[in-house]
Amino acid sequence: MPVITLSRRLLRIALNLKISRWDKLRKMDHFLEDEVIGVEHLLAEPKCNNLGDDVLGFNTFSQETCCNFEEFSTLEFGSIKTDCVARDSNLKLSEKVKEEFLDGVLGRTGAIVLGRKNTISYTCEDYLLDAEFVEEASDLNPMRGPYAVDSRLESKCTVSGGSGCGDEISEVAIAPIPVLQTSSLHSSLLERMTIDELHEAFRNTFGCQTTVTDKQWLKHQLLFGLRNPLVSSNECEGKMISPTSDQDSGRVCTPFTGVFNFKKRRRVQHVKRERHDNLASLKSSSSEERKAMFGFSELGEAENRHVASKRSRKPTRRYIDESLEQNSMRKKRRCRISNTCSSDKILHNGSYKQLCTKGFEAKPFVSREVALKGACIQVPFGEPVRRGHMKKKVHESDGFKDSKLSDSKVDSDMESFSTKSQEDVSGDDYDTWTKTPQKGKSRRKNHIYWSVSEVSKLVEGVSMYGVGRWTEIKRLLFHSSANRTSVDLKDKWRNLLRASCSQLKISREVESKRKHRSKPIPQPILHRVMELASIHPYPRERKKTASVASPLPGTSTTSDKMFPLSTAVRIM
DNA sequence: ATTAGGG
DNA sequence: CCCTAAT
Repeated sequence: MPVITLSRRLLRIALNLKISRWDKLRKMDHFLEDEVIGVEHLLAEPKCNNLGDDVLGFNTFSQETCCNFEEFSTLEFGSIKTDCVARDSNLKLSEKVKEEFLDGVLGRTGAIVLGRKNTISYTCEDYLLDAEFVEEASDLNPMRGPYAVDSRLESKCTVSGGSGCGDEISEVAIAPIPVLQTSSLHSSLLERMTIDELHEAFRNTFGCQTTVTDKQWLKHQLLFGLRNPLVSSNECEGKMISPTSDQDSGRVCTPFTGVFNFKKRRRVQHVKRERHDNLASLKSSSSEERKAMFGFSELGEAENRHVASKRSRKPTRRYIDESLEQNSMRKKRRCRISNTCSSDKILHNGSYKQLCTKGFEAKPFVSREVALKGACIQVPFGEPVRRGHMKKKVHESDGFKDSKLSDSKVDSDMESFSTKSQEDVSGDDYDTWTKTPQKGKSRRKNHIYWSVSEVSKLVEGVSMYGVGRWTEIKRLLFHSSANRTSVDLKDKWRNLLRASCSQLKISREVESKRKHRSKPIPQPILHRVMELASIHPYPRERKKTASVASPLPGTSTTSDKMFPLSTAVRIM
């Protein structure tokens, strides 16, 4: 469905300019800029089409693109109110609805008779969704009836924006605007304004005075300067005259004071960082809903950029959905190309940093973009990780920087190992990265080699907490390691067990050869692993180790030196 | 959410 | 390491 985007600011201006009978118009305004369609274009076709009582085809529109309520607007036309619940500052209307809307609203000359309230919902960036706002919105929800709004005119229409500069709320209460010739265009309206009026409008709009006396310039600024949200967003909040007073009825002002006399109010940002519940609800939402919510893939490039910029702040539900989609796509692809699937997971882990510092290009982004069919949605890397461990990884990612630090500390603690292994690990890791061809070869995740210190830590943890308490070990000994989840610990322990078995055997046979350079796990550790394996029976692995477990505790003299068995046993 | 286990 | 099932 063809989608147009329409700045609500622009819409507001347009409405106010062309419609004289809208007594009150309360809208939120995020001052978004990218999606502005020119005023001229909006005002170009002043038709008086069938408006009917089904105002502007909102219902149809709502059914087409409705999703959650994000913003709430109350339009009052004469004594008839129309409530608009909007989800974003961007109107995304189908062409048909746009025609109806614009033509109807803008071209209307007579009184619009609204038989009922109408709810407008339009697709938007979902990340703006805030539970609190939803609550408020529902509180203000016009479902209560078309005339319920009046009592609420004093209440603030608020919206919580997820973006920093976008969370300003502009309340526009259109004071009784003198009836204007509906046919008169905005330019003529502006033309008729005096310099003082223009100045006031300018001040009210931009929050600052101007000494320019050029009417053309002022006109231009008022009309088109609004397209720049920053200008208006920066206006001081206290300067504005609150238009929401009840004296509105008796107030007479110029059209533009009415139009531009809006107060802005900043609202605390309540958006929560993690929206797993949203994700859950999203998952449970119907496909049509999702399609409606996220079906605006046909956005213009400008909007995409805008979206991207906003996304840098916080992962959106849309993004999450996309990631889910991509996940499924990846799974599908896995059937065909089994090796290219997990390339996009890599960047989420600690080694990505290493990768970057090593001078790699950010290939994961590329792959992601490609996977998104050129959507080029750049996300603050770090999310979304694959399911499950996502939150933890995010949480730990901040501590990643310290990992080296604390690891080195641990190393110093465990002085017995003279393994300054972290650097080696980096090098090894880098080697593994370089080895893997970026093309289709799938490296699993990071595949960060386990350093000896890490292994020792793991062994220590196992000795302290026993086999199977991976979470404990992770929390207490690997807390600083962004990678190394508890699952990793478990896997590593399993591998250690295996390695200890085989390698001990081999080393027993060929003690002097030491051809296993690639496996730098020192013998003491392996011995210790065997000890612990015998002490803490690993559920299934024990069967294997049990047979090999015979040669262990007594035979390890070196292990006693490195790992006093007493400590291990003591725990047990 | 953790763990065990197969791959 | 990844994935899944089981708990």
